[in-house]
Amino acid sequence: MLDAIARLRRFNRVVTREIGALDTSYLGRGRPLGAARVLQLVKPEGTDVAELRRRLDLDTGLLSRLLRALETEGLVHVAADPDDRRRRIARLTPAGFAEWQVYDALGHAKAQAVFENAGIRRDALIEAMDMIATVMLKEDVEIRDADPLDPAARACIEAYYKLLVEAVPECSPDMLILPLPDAERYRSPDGAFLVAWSDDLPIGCVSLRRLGPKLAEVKRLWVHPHARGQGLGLRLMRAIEARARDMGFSHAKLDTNTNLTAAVGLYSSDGWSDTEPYTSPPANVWMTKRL
Amino acid sequence: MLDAIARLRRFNRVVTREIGALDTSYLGRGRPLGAARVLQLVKPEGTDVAELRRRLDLDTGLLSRLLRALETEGLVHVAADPDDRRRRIARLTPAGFAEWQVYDALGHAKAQAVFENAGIRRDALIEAMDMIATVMLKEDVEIRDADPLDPAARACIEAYYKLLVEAVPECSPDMLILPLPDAERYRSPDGAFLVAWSDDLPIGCVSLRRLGPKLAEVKRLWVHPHARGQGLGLRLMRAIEARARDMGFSHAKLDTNTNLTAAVGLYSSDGWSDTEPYTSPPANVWMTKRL
DNA sequence: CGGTATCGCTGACTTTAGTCAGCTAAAATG
DNA sequence: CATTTTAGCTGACTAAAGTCAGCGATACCG
Repeated sequence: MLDAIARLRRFNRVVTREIGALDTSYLGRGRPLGAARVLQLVKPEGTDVAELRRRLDLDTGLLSRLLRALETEGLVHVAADPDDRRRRIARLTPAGFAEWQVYDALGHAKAQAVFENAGIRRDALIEAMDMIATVMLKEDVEIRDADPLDPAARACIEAYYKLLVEAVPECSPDMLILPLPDAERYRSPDGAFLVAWSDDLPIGCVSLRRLGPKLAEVKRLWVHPHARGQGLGLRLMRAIEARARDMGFSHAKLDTNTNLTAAVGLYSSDGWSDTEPYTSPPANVWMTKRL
Repeated sequence: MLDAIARLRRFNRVVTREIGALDTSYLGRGRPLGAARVLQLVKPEGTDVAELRRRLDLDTGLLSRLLRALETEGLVHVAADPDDRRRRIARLTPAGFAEWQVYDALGHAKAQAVFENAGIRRDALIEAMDMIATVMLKEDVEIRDADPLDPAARACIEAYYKLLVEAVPECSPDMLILPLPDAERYRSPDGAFLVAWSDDLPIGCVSLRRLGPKLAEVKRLWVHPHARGQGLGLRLMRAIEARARDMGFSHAKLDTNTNLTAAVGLYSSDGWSDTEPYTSPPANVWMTKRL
């Protein structure tokens, strides 16, 4: 009916209004929106001012003033970063933390109301929101190290195996049980585990482990469905290869399966070439690359 | 990984920022955002001031001033509604229409940029946006009369037949051809066609036609997948039954199919009872109700 | 017809947001 | 060590948004 552009605009209109309502609901605490937003973004363990500025996209003067206002309210305390005394870190006071919790509860209630509106389509709604946020944050994806037993890493691995079981008929659903006895192999100094973050949501991973003195193996490349087709797989591969190089490896191997066409395509277009089998089914493609 | 609430907040954060950027892009036309938003919402054929206020959620004083500013710029002309001279209607002047088109083009370009970010997932993105907007607008769904040949009505009917073909094995895809020779039967005084609107998007329909002097038939109840499970089907049925009553019908009939479980459930829980067959397959359930 | 409600306008005002130049202190650079 | 860069603060300002009481015109209702 409506064309794509009209539908996007409808979305914008509605969400602006809805979020406006959410924003103004933060009023009623006797504090302007700007200050409330800052307060909410200060983490209990402290957040540096530059990050607040970046995330809220505020002028230095404006943020400074907002912080001063919160400080005179006794809600935050701003002090120099001991590592670099030009930088300053904002921390919540106990009173600030209490107020932060109030905002948190308000936001929680608002969110709950949205979900109630969604009724039985709640999960679909959340998926849709994830997708939109992921697309809009496309430029801001960050790849960071993670411990292989970290919850985010576990979530990625779980999603990876789920995908594998779905896409590769030879994989049995038993693989979905995840005690991960080999986590140690993906930790420094013999391995690495990288997670791609879109804001606070993990949307991809890749890992590395030692096969020999100079030989590494890349494993578990996974990209969240919402983030596919946007080059994230390549970015992850580049990152893990660079890491392997830095760790002193000269070559890397990987195994995969022909059913994972996107992955196979990615590898072969990025300098990986076929090599002799070194693992057993369900793997049926083996590749190697000089780093 | 993240819980539902955290994911909704991520969505809010991202969309606020993104939409903020979209808003400020409307600057650079030498006009504050408020005025620009008003200008964009004035339809070429005229929009009454109350509706502008409602849609932008503005104070009467504020909107009045914005309109006056636009008026002194020569972009709009506000005049009394001839039907109720307390109300006022804002209309675009030719210059205003030109400016409106500029904003339209700006928004168009912005939207295009968002779609480009989505890459191959463009359609999924639009669907997701529709869904979110529909859920958020749940309370504001309006049911209005439509002509059965109106594009919105056609789109609903088309979606309805598509659903039918998917859900009912006995339906052949031939049904998707839609010359609708019987449009006349769904027009006053012998019938009616109602469409449910979520903002500008049609998300449901139901229609009525005459079977006898006192007997009507309800046909083509359809609810957009994004709006299901939220009572819209019931609202549509209530509306069409009320309409039938107003038109002087005393009873109504309908036919449906057991595969459409939600529909059958809705009817039987809302006072419809089984009756003898009066149409042929693929219908296999027939119901009636005293109005 | 008179009383009352509704609609939108105006004036006077406050609050919030945003901008910018100039400043200080600390770190980085060479 | 002098110079440059970076981080953030402050003061002075403007623009925009929002609030509220009161007004005039019109419609509605008995």
